[in-house]
Amino acid sequence: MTDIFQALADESRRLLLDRLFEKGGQSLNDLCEGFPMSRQGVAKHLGILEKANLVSVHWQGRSKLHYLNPVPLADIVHRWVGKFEDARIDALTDFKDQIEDKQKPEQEKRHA
Amino acid sequence: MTDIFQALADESRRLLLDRLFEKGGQSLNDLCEGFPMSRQGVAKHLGILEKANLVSVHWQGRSKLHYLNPVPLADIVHRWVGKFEDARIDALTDFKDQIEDKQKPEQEKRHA
DNA sequence: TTGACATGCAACCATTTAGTTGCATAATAG
DNA sequence: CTATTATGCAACTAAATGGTTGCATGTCAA
Repeated sequence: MTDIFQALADESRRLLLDRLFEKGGQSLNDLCEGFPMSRQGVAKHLGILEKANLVSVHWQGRSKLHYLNPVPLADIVHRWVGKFEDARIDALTDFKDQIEDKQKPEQEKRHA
Repeated sequence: MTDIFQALADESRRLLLDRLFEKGGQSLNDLCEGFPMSRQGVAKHLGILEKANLVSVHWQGRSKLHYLNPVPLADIVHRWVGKFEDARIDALTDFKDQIEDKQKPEQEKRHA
């Protein structure tokens, strides 16, 4: 379980999150497509994101499918604005439950 | 203007934000107190936080007073959960205006 | 003006980290 | 079983980063 802040510190990893945000369930090779980096480079980044719990995976045969997990992101803000405007931030963390339901499925419903 | 993600990647900087979250308007020397690092080390971190717009400053005589600016934090979440549950996140960004008013004053009102 | 206090700048060093290449392992297709 | 496809592990290199020390600049008090 690596640090979420450190996981987000790299632009390549943020771009990978962008890709998974656009479309969940992509394999390593999918994510390598058009990415200016070797396959192992991407795999390394995905591993870091995984350990930080920002990406969850789902094996399907010999393919490892990746999904964005936005939940821990809310906690970041919570650290420094929590006491500040708690009532409103609580609205933010509300959708934790909804998100957790969408973890493994095909996820395209996100921008249907 | 350095990267906000990179600014948050270091634990020392996060602790400095914690301190400024607890009490705004602290000088460099104030923040050095009890911090396991040289004064210049702290100054370097504060400089990075400043350039990332997470800390704003206010000169008073020969003292530079530091204040936490939590606004950019909301944008982090917005990047990956924005389209997702926009209505609710909007509630989060609502208090931008309120925060911007509190930039220079003594700020203890925060947890009055 | 002198001295003390508060911050700023720059060079330097040790460690971490992003990326590479090469090889190993596991599962599907024929 | 053999090929191919998809991922995993390890060693290595170049660059970025966190922290240090030393000195410079600017402000307040006497």
